[in-house]
Amino acid sequence: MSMSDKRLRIACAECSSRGDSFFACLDHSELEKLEEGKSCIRYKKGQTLFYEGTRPMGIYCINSGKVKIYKLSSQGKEQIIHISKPGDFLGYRAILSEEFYSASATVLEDASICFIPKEEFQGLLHENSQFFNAIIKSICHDLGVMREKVADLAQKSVRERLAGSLLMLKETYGIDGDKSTLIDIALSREDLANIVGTATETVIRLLSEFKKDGLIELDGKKIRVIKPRELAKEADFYG
Amino acid sequence: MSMSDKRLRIACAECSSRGDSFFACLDHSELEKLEEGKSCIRYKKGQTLFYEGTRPMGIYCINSGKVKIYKLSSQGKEQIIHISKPGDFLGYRAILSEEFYSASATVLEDASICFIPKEEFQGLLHENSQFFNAIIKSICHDLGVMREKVADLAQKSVRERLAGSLLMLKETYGIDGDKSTLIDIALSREDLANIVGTATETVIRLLSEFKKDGLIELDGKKIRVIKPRELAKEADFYG
DNA sequence: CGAAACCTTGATATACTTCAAGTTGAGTGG
DNA sequence: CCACTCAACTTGAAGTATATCAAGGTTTCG
Repeated sequence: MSMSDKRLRIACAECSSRGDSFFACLDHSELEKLEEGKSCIRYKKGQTLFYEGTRPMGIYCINSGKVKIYKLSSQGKEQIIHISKPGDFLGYRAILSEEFYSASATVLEDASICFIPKEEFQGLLHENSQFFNAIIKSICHDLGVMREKVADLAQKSVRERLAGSLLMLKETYGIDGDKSTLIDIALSREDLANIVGTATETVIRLLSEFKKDGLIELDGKKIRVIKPRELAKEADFYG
Repeated sequence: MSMSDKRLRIACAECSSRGDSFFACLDHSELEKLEEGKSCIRYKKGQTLFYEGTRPMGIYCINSGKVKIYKLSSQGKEQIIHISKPGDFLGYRAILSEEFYSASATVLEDASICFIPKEEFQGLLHENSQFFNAIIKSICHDLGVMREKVADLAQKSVRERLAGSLLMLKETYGIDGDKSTLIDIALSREDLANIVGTATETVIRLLSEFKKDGLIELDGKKIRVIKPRELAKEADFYG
């Protein structure tokens, strides 16, 4: 597939994900101006948007698909920090702190993603304080979320963390069905282990325990949550 | 000791910690205006500035002393997120994200700390963009630091994390001496365990191993780093 | 000086990792 | 469409880092 095949024309003004994004507060002229420097590309599963330690050149805005943000250890083991979905922005942290990327980003599910050059992004920050404030607020919120994650990793068992991660995934990617909620995201057991911070085998064993106890159902790779309340108990401390 | 005994008059303009702080970029009139709403109090070791889950009323600026920022698990176990020193600001994350405090803050070493009401802080943010940018940059940097911490907790052994924490403490609180660097901060073994994310006994055992291997010296509670390079090897992966 | 908090060491328990081997599933080309 | 292949998944067995429990020693401080 040639480069031109992957190129897309996605106008922010018509983007179905814009309402959920930082761009929700942009006016018509701001949206039009964005189109100039913007480029949109279709990515296949497994493709990497950027690597930890490299210089950020702009921000990425997810139109469709899902992207994992992760750090690699010196052993090559992956720790997934976050999973981004349509409407999410990537890469602004590094631009605002004037640092290199602190994590890598790889596509989990085929995606359409727009790239906005650094200069345009910074211009918008200056011109639209509502946009700026939304970004700031989100970063400060994320910092709180990361503190929570640090405490969980230090204090909770793998079992508790897996239960917690399943509930988190259910909140974000859940599709309610009859008597159960499907976690609709293409995660391998290894990915799930890299979210929880454990070994793949451990995830598999614990999932089958949760299944045995009737908390979840396993539908191939996909997971259905049957008893979220019970799962929440598992996620807490020896509750 | 009555309240009035603890009250202090510390002018930001004369504060020895200002040069290292976000207030370094404030001009004379901005500093004068700050004095109005400001209040400065002397805190003893063990006193708590604010609790996780409560509403932030303003920001704290450390003139002298040290403060631990931590989260408590449902079991009451503490995870120390950060240790703040003179010149550091506390509490602005929660104000910017319009959330409750995500962690608690307790004094580790007797401290003089100024409180600046939320409104004055927000006023400054609007008036002085250099100040605002410094805050934003710091928060974005911290987010990167927390990601690193998450990856370390998920991927490194306790031994590696302890070595890493000792080096981090050495960087921030180290006083170079002849052939060794003293980590000059009043940390109990339990505090150190709560930084590393492990049990107190494990810290003690690992410290005595590091001592046996000549990497550190134990001077009562105080720790001296003798071989930082070797310690850095321990901090990395099975290196 | 005495009590309390902190530190240290030892013994035991276990959650989790790692290694190994077998099974299933998805994608590809003949 | 089937067979081949590689990756992903699963289960088992064994090893280990670390937590937990217990008890004695030491420092700190009112």
